[in-house]
Amino acid sequence: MFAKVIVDVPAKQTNRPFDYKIPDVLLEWVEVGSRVAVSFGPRTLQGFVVEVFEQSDYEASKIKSIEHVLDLEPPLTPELVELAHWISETYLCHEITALQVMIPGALKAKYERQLSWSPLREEEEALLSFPEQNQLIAHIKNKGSVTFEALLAIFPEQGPWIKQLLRTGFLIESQIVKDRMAKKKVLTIFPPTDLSQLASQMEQLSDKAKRQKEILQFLLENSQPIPLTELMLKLDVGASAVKSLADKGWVELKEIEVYRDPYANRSFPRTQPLLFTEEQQQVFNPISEAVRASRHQVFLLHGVTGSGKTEVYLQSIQQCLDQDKEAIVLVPEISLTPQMVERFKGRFGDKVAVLHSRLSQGERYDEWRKISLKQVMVVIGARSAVFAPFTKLGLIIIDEEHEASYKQEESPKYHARDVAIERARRQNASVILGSATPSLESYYQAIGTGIPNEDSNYKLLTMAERVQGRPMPPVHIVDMREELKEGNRSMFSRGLYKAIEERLNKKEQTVLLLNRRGYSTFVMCRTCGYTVGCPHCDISLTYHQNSKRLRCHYCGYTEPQPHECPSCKSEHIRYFGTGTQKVEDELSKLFPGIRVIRMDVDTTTEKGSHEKWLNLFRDRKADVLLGTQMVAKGLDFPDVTLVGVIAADTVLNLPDFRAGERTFQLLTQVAGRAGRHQLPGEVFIQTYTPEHYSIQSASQHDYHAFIDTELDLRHSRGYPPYYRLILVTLSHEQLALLVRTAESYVSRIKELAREAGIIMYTGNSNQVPELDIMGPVASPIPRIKDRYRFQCMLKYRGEAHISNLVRKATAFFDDLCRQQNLQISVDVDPQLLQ
DNA sequence: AGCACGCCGACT
DNA sequence: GTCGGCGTGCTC
Repeated sequence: MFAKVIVDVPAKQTNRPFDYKIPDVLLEWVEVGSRVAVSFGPRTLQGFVVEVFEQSDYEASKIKSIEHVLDLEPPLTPELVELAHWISETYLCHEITALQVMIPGALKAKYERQLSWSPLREEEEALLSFPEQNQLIAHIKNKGSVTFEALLAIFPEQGPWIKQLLRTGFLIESQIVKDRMAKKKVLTIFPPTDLSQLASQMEQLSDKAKRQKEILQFLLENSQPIPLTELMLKLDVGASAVKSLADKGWVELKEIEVYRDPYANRSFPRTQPLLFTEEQQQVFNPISEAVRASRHQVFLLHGVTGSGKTEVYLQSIQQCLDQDKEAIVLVPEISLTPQMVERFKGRFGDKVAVLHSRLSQGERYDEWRKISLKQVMVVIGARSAVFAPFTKLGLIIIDEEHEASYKQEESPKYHARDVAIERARRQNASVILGSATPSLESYYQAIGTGIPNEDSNYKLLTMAERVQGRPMPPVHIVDMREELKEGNRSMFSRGLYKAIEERLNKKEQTVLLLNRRGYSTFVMCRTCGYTVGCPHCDISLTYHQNSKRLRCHYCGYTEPQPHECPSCKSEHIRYFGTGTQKVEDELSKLFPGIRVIRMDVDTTTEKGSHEKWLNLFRDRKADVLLGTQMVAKGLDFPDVTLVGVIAADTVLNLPDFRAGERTFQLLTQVAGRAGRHQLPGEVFIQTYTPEHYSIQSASQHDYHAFIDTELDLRHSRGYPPYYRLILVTLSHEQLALLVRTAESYVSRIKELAREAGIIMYTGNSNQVPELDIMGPVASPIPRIKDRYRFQCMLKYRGEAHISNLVRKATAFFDDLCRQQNLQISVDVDPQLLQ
């Protein structure tokens, strides 16, 4: 038998399966989805088996054998292996990259090169008469095998000599593939199976052995195995007492594998299904019907904030479990809050695994293993949880489906929503896309006029009422130009100021949103107009108050705060633009004694800090929660009655055709945080463009008004959902070479399109164009980390043969990439246009 | 990605 | 005459 293996080399030339023989001893172990170690050229690599077959066409003498299998159970299912292939074709990435993203980081290969003394040339050893190297040889012989790095650490001078020994064959090099992570083991005490022995043994103990008696007594009463540390803590005994019992052979001391359970010390009160409202029942019925019939269907659940989508999810999952099928719930990373986890753990108990980026590598691996070993039926997690290795998938739920964070920005640049739909289609599973502000792509599909693609069938479900009929909070749009005219130069309008003051008096809480971290967004000299930029990126530096330094948000470069203009030496250097740090400062100046919690990337990097801040806020330890968009999502605090958006235009002014959509979504989401419980809420949106349709429709909670305008705009400008996009970004250190290459890249694509007979946009043609190529132009951020960036955008209708053009064109420049260190990055269905 | 093989400049 | 530069091609 043979296996086709995708090896762990993400390169164009190795992006295909290689044939290996399956040795007889491994026949039962090698399956599609197995992770194996194979010899590839001069080294040993990890690879994934994508096919098992009888006869290989490859020259028999050249076929090597699989060295070993790395897991007891294949980490991937055949279905996931196929899905990886689909991802590599759809998003134009190497197949190995798609396979790797499906397994937890703990299983990523770590390669170790081991050196050992060759037994083959023993008799020739006498010829080696270099006394100064005897120590080194003795060390290797003594250890058996050592890594090259470890050897160099002890004998730093002898690198060339080691090489010499390798070349002459006295040393042999072997490469081993290791996992990054070991399973966690805990020393555990096992009482004997026959407990009656313990009683008699207790008699034998001398009175001095009080501790040992206590332990035996405890084991008699609780006949379960117990971790050593736990026992020591419970009985306040030392390890020595246990040790002597083990030495006598009365109890057994063994290391057993345990799961790192991040929720170990928490209990989740079990909840029962709530009674549905009429609306909830109405949307639930078709979902339930599809799940029971194992029919693939995509439900777009458009429900206003607070309409009770989560309860619909929970009962749909229950429906799924009743059919003995599994369910995946995807939520955006930042709304994967303890509150969210609590609701799912509360309903389904230990049938739930949780995957999010704040878990340690080990914890994540253990949660993943619970899925793999079928110990759970439900997974809730961020983007990559879409790859949970389930085999009886019945339902995938994507909450806040419009969120841009479902798009992975590194290769493979997949969109979890689209992967979920594809996976569900192959498995006859259903999908629920839930949102208060559905993406235009999904909405367009759901109203039945979408780009015809495969046979996915969407159904629109609507929930327009908040549960218990709570009204949507009134939204005040504040025109900041008027404030300025009236002489208010502060960052708070008079309305918002008064509203905050009122909340402080009434002891209610406020959420403030500003989509910019740092203190000031740019630093400019008032004398000469010089702006301080990053020396490695074409972007202005942001001032950070606590470190008193300027920082680049793209490459992390920092420099000390300037006191004079670096260009003209004037002292009139000023800080412009407002970031969250500055708002925090300003709040404490305006409202002495105010308690503010600031949440942005700078305050939430530490593990568990996100949770910590939210708990503090929930426990009323602060009056104001101030943050970037992470405060807009999914929070539900009863005492929040005021929401303020400091500057609604920050997103609106981004050079992105989705700016209007993002603004509408952000404003609607954050407005939904106010007045979710008994107390009525109120929202202030500060803006310099109050007339903008995104802001207007958000303030009226009117999704349809927004989407009608936006769809028209997208149609006239040729953007999604009417056209699909592929963004190609080329980068290089030298601008001139980059410009030339980018231009020749675009010509190459045009040439390929002509050859394929694809109708291109020409401006005066009366044929409907299938493809339009824009650019090359400099990227919105023209330089990052000392590399210049140019991009071109392909807009197209219909199907994916366009991605073939890109594949071919990119392959054409492959040599240049290798020789000149040119980088070409392809983003299919991009969410960010930088 | 690595690594070897292979063809042209500055050195014992 | 060699040592070594990195261009080209291969890895089952």
